Amino acid sequence: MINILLVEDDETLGFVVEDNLLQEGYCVTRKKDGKLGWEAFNQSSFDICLLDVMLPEMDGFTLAEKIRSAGNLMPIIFLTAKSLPEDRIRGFKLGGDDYLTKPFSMEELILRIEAILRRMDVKATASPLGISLGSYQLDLKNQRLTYGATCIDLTAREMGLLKMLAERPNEIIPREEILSRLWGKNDYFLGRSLDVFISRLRKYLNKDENLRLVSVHGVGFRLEV
Amino acid sequence: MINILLVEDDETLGFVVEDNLLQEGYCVTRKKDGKLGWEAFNQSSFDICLLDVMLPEMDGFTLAEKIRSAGNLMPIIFLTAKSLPEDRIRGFKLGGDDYLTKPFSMEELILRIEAILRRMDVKATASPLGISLGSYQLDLKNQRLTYGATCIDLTAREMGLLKMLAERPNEIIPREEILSRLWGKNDYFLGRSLDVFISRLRKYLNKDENLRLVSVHGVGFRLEV
DNA sequence: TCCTGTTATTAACATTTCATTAACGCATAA
DNA sequence: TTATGCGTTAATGAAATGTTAATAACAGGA
Repeated sequence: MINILLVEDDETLGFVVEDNLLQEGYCVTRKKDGKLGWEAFNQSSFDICLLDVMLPEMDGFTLAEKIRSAGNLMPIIFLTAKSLPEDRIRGFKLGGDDYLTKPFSMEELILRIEAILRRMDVKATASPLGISLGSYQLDLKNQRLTYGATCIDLTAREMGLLKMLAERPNEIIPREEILSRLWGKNDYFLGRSLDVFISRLRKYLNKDENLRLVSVHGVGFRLEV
Repeated sequence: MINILLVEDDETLGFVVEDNLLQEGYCVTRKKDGKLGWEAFNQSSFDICLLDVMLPEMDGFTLAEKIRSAGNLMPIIFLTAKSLPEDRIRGFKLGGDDYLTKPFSMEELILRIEAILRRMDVKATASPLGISLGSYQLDLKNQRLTYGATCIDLTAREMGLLKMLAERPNEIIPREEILSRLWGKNDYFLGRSLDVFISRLRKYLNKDENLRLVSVHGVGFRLEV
C-alpha cells in the first residue's frame, strides 16, 4: 500500500486529486495547510508528498525544507500556479523531486507519481501493474498472463492488444482504432494479422468460461467479462 | 565503510581531496571526467558523491541528473568555482544535496560530509555490499560472484550488467535501458556486445538450476529466481 | 618503446522467435 | 446467392538473439 501525503488548501482541487488517487488504489492523507502537513508528516510515514506551494501558515517550499532537514529523502512533487525560473526547476529535479504547474491533468500527475515510485524501486505490487480479467491476471510489468499456477508469456504485440481490450472491457473497440494505435496504419494485411492475434488470444483465454472475446461484424472486438 | 565517489578533473585538487578523505577513513574512488564518473557509479555502490561542476565530457549537473534519473537518491555535494544564484542553491538543498565554492578547506568539506551522513544515518545501513542470487552471492565490493567455495572474478562490465539485473529480479529490464545506463548509447554493435555479455553471464550462472536469465524477445532480459 | 595479459568489441554463423502472409473454410449481410 | 468479413492453421521470411572466435583497445610493466 502506497501512502501519499497531500497538502493543498484549495478545497475543490484537493478533493478531486484525493478522489482520483484513491481510485488508483493509493492511500491518501489530505491536509489543508503547511503546519497541519508538517504534523501529519511527523505522525506517520509516507512514500511520497504532493505539496501545494502557496499555502497558509507555512508554504510548500518551507515545509519541504523541514522535511529534508529532518533527514527524510522521500520524493516530493510540488503543485504550483506560478511558473518557476528554469534553473530552479533543475534544482528540484536533481533532488529527485518534480513539479507540476496548475492546471494539470490527473493523468499527468499519476504518471509522474508512478515514474517516481518506479525510480525509487518501491515494490508497488498493489498498483496498476496488473489488470484482472475474470480468473486471469494480466501482468503488465512482466508481459505475461497468469491463470492460477500456470502462466503464459506474451509477446509484445499480444500484450499490447490484450491490454487495449482489457482496459475497456464490455466495450466495442473498433478494428480501425486497434490498427491505428497498435500498428500505426491500417491496410488489408495488417487487418488479417490482427485476426490472427485475436484468434490466439481466444486460445489463451479459453480456460475461463465467462470470459469471451467477441467479434462485432464489420466494427471491431469486445472483451466480455 | 563509507564509499565516496569523487569526480574532479583537476589533478592537484583531486589528489589533495582524495588523500584527506582517505586519512579520515573514507574509501574514495576518483574519476577524471563525467563520463568515467557515470561508469563508476554504475559499477559499484557509493554512499555519497562529490562532483566538480565543470568537467570534461559531461558536466557535474548533467551527471547528477543521470544519477537521479537512474533512481538513485544518494547525497551529492557539488564542488564549484562559480557562485550560483540564491534560488538555485535552495533547489539543491531541498534535494538533500549541498555545494561548496572553491576554494574550500578540507575541514569544511569533511564537516559537510559528516553532516549529510548523520542526516542519512537511518538509511546508512541500507547500502548493500552484496546481493544474493539463488545460491550465488554477488560481492559488489570485490566485484566477484561466489558459489559455495568457488568464486568467479567479474570484469567491470559483467559486474555492472549483473548488478543491474540482480537489483530488479523477476522483472524485465529493457535492452534500451541497459544500453543507455551502462554503455551510454544504443547502437547496433553495442546491442550485440550486450548479447555477448548476457551469454557469458548465463555461463557463470548455470550452476543453479532455479536461476534463469531469460530474454524477452524485442524487449529485454529478466533474471528469474 | 615494446611486450603481455586483460577486456571489450566486432565478425561470422547458427538458431530461435515472431509478425506477416497464404490458404481454405465458415459466417454474415445484402 | 454472392460478395465480403472473419476464424483458424500452417508456411514463410525477416529480424532478434545465442554462441564462439577473431580482432581491437587498453593498461601496466619491463
